[in-house]
Amino acid sequence: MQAEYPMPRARPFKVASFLANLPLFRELDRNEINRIAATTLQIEAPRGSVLLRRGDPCTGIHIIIYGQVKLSLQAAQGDEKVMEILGEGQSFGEAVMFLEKPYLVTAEALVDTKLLHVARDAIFAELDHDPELARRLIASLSLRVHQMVRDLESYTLQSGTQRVIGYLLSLTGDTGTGSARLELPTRKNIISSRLNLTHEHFSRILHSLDAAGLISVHSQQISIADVEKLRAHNG
Amino acid sequence: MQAEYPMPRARPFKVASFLANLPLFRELDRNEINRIAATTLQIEAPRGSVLLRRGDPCTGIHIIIYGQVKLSLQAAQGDEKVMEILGEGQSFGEAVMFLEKPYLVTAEALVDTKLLHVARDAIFAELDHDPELARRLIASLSLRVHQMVRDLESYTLQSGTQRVIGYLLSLTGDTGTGSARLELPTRKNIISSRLNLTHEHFSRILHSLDAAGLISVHSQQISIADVEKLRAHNG
DNA sequence: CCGTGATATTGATCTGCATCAAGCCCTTAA
DNA sequence: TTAAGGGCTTGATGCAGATCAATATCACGG
Repeated sequence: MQAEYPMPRARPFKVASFLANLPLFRELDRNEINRIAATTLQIEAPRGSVLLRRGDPCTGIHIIIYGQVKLSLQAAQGDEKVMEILGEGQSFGEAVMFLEKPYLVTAEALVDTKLLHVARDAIFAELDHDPELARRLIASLSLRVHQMVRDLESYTLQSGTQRVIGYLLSLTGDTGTGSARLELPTRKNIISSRLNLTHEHFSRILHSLDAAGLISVHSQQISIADVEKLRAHNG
Repeated sequence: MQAEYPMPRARPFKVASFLANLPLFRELDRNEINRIAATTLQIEAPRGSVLLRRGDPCTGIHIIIYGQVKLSLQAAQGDEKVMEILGEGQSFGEAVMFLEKPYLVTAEALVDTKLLHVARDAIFAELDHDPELARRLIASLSLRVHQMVRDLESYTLQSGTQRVIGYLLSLTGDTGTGSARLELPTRKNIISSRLNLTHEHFSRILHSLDAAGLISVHSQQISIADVEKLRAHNG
């Protein structure tokens, strides 16, 4: 079924300036931004609410103003596979919007979240006469393809431990040597599903890396003693 | 204007008309097609030759005129994971071309193959003043994202047997009931890797489906007794 | 016609990860 | 303060699919 949107509290000025700072819309001129902003809805999604489900038609793209959203695939008996954990400034729904196909994923707010919904029609209208917007869309879709290839690679030819290490390193920004400190973006069972592991297995991996002296775990806080050594670790 | 081509057997008229019939370029006018065709290279790739490797820079997109190309990810000790098996009229490289990043995949001709290489610059140039081309590119990237989500879904929440069944059904075009007959597009060990299975396991699955009376296998030829029953089969 | 090397099948065994089952440790709310 | 429930850890056991190994089968050049 469709998510029910609360009444949008119209604040066009804020919407327009938020949109104007997104990578997707950054190069648009004032008029274009205003036209797009005019059709934009603000959505309040309390923690745990479902924004959309597999099978729903796509009416536009969603952009997170603040909060956190989980995109997941639903399996037979209630269990799920988390595809992506999205945060502030990130968007979803671009690909399905252009295909006129229903969503494959379910989107759920992991914490109280506020989003914008930019209507399909508004984007299609601007697309006709703005090659820059087209390029931005192409770039964003290309990036998504690229990231999915990398994900696929890690699922198919890395072990669970390697995926966890890769994920921890990606949270540090993947740069640098020496030590690092990071915080898991959400509950461990969400992250384990994102990494295609059971939460039990994820827990064991974290503890074995801890036992090996490579990291130390305190609830959501993880510190990496030696980034290089962790990156080199196999098994 | 369409005089110099590196390949001795260049036949520009054919290139232009081939391009004009691809989904990506179908709506372009004569001049656009000719400008693009002018920068296009024809490539002969004998069976087994590698077109590009992970790490190579991307200079444009490749389109298969005839033949078959395998896109794969390379693992540590020589083993690989086949991502895609492409045939006539299909293309690859769009996403990386827009990202200015090196390829993640390796492309190898599975049989003697002929391709076109359309230069980056030619596409970028047309993009600026042709919103229709932009839309086509967006649609093609969106489709790729969509397909990758479906693949990811099958890898993460289906069993090997279910993946094989899904693959066989997809080869029939997924339509209809009753019986069907199909031919595997290439060697079984390539297909098994595409389905994320060892060739041993793939062989066993095929034979267990055969033993269950759902299909019969003769080398590359497979016939499905009852499409409905196969689709319903689990385990 | 045979030999050599890819491709396939089949069997035996192994293992990474899942599943099932407690118990623990935090919250949040009464 | 306690109770209750969600998240996390830890242990015991199970299984889908990988790995290793031994033939078969086929394609092709000489």
